[in-house]
Amino acid sequence: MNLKDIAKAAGVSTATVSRVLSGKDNVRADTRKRILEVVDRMNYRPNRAARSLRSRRSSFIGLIVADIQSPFFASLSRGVEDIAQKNDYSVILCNTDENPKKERMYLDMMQGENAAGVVVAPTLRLSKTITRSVADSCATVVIDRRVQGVDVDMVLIDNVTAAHDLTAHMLGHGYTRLAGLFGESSSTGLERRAGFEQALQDAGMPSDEQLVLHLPAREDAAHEAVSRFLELDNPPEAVITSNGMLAAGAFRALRDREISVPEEVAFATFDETPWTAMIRPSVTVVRQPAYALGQTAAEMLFKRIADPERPTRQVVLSSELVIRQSCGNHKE
Amino acid sequence: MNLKDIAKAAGVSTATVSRVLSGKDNVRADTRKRILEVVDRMNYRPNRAARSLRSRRSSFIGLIVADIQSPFFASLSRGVEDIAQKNDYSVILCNTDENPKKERMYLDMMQGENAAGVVVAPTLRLSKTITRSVADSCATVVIDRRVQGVDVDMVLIDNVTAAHDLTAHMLGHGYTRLAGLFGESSSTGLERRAGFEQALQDAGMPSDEQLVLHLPAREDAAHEAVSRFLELDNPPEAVITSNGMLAAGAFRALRDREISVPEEVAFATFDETPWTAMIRPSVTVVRQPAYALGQTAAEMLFKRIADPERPTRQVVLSSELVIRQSCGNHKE
DNA sequence: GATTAAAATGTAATCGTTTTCAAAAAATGT
DNA sequence: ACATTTTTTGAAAACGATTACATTTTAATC
Repeated sequence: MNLKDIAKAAGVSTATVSRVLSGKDNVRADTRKRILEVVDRMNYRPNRAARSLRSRRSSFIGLIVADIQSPFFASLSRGVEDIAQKNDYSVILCNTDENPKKERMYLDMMQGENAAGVVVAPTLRLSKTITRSVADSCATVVIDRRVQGVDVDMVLIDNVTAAHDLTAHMLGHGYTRLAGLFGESSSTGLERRAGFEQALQDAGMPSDEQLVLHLPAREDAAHEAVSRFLELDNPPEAVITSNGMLAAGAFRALRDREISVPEEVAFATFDETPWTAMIRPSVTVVRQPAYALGQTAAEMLFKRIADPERPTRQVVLSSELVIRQSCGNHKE
Repeated sequence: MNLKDIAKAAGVSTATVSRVLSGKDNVRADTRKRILEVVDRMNYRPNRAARSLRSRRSSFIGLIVADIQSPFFASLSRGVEDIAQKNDYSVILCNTDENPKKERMYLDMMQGENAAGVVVAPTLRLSKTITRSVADSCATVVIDRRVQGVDVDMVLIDNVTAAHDLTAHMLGHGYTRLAGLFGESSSTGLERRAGFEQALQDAGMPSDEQLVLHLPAREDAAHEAVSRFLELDNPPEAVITSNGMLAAGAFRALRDREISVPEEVAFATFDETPWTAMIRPSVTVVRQPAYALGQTAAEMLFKRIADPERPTRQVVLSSELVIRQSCGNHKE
């Protein structure tokens, strides 16, 4: 069943039916009603492929993230999906596993398959060239992670400040020897590190190169790193991690050695995950507005789709420092 | 740039280029090579909309789950996505929030937009009629949850047995008064309840109606229910929950009242989540093969797409009882 | 009521592929 | 070398919507 059938049944031309169905132009109220009745009665659904072929715009957007299994990206993706659904778009989910090749492949695919737009949390290695090329051929919003030197819509949190505040809070508790574990494949890792260093510097505290590491976002990497820290002659008094994966590994390492937190080693991390509030001691975190990040990105994307010429903008959402037990403040 | 351009550049007809690009028919090796060179040189990518319009098959599949934020569905979806990617398909992610209306809307959409297939974890309310109609018009695999009386591919775990074994394990520790919290909107909740009851019956144990509830899969629902249990004159000696959401609420309720687990009340649940192994006491769980479930479903889907006539089958994957501290066994 | 402007509708071309059918070329058999 | 089969290619018709343009209908104005 197609447009023609509907047109025939309603006694009008395909053009009119099309106009009604895509909510365009002016159609007389009674013909519109008549057509809608027929459409409803025959339970007709337009063929998206045909529609997208002729109109040169599709009704899906791509969402490219490292791994949907990370709670952060899961919430973010819900934000994107909910807004997309409101706008009658579908979202295609792509997991890159931080692998630039996969990322590039997916980006190519979105371009090739005429996605209406892409929301992407890029790896560090994503070059401006490819970003430019993608952004030129389909609406693009960069989310969570920054991409340098390209004029493109972005929605981010202020990682430097958040890391600075978290670190300063730690220092406020009197810890002086801080270890920091940061992601290696994202701009967020870099920025959080910068905030960390900045806070130490502000406090006139030296940073020990040995205790500051950039790691792949995997539990085992953090577990191993913290285990090694604990074997040092002068182990750190506090550990900060830059994302939920590293946090899990780090926390396990502390527990495996039966280190009491925060008494022997204090702990805090970026990312609220299901266990940070559940565990004892509860873990101080920088809670990121993951869902809102996704919503905002999707909203911006649809604005850009509607008007490709609008000036690009960068939106920075604020994150929240949630102080719990693991950094020494027992108020909860 | 389109097929015609490529054809012209290669000095052949569009038909031949099409044949090469869709890997069909016989094309002489040297013309194929020549065409591929041109395609590569001009960096051409076929238009999927046109392709899908003409050939009446698309290159995406739908994945319909309750909520991607649940770790179970997140893993499952990774399984689906990884297999889809291997087969050059994209996956469209749909969250129903257990809302039958949304579910139906998405199912309709997949049908209407000519998805090549759908993997769906249906709500209880999903009728056979709609399932039948969807399965007739696009390849369908039902996952995790059963849908009654319809001849369709399914991949499941044996919920009855798993719940039976978990419950029996509890009983083996000497607890006699067991509470059970089950999901209300899925067949899994029903089946797990059945296994629970069965185990009690096998042990000649009465089941207290008051302690067996079907709840929406939300933390607060379980929190409230367990809080009420604890106010009873004869509170349960053990609590079992049917999914990760309920588990979180139940566990919090126990902790809020400073109930010691497992001494005062033992605890166990379906679903391995990030905190079950992290927390102390660690939580005994039925670990479901979520990723494998997704993989298997996707593989079955592609087989069905390839051959719509093949007999339907039901695959049951086994789950694993992971015994930890929360049910009284301190071996870990 | 005639004239004109505006709104509603229709006709037919078009989007970029795949696919059918027929023709040409190559391979095979005698 | 010719007839026959098989393989490779091309021309042109789909697929099902949108849309530019032409036409008809309605409304507005005098």
